[in-house]
Amino acid sequence: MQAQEIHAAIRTVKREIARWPDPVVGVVARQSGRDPFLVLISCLLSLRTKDKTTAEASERLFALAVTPATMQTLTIPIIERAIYPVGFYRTKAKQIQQICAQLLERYQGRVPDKIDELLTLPGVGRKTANLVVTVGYEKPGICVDIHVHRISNRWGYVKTKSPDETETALRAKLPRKYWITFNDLLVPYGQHLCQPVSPLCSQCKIAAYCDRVGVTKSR
DNA sequence: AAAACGGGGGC
DNA sequence: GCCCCAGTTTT
Repeated sequence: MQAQEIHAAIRTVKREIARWPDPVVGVVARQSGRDPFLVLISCLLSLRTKDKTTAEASERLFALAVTPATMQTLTIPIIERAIYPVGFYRTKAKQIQQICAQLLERYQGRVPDKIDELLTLPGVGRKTANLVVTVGYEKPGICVDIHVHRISNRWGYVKTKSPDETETALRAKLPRKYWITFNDLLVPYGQHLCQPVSPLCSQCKIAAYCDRVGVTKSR
């Protein structure tokens, strides 16, 4: 994909994803008025976990508590039962308690809006931190998850080996006006059409610009 | 049986 | 850089 073709590609993806349901974090953000705390927790739950599983777990957990102060009072077994069976549910239950405690202790129960501060919280890496900044606070950031990494490379827009490298490359190349929403666009596209294995290239309206890097079989 | 799931942390 | 975390669904 040529640099100038990114505009048409993004426009097309934006139109196409309207056919599919929002990813969980987007739903949580919309329903809560972009509550950064709920964005943070639902993002944590989503790591290595299918969207549908994350949605059910978030619903159960948020029925019990929606603020750091109240969520901190939940016991580990209660949290584990609520979020099961998301990936690494035991680790995440502990991290949720620790996150709540640290938010109350260090930030008066508020979620930081700076990447560096978010990265000090347990279980929060670059993907989660950038998602909180972009979705929760609508501030400039590039959230690179496995979908953004895979599709950016498949298009040939960047040539990188890891999500962290992809973030660096996109910060240098992707026009700033797309930073905040790039992840929101590519995640549903990756979930429903541009999947890891046998993507639906015959239905893809940007196949003309796509280099199909790493695509061996498609449908 | 293996890959995939919107990674992160400890070493 | 390598390995671990963890259970469910899809191929």
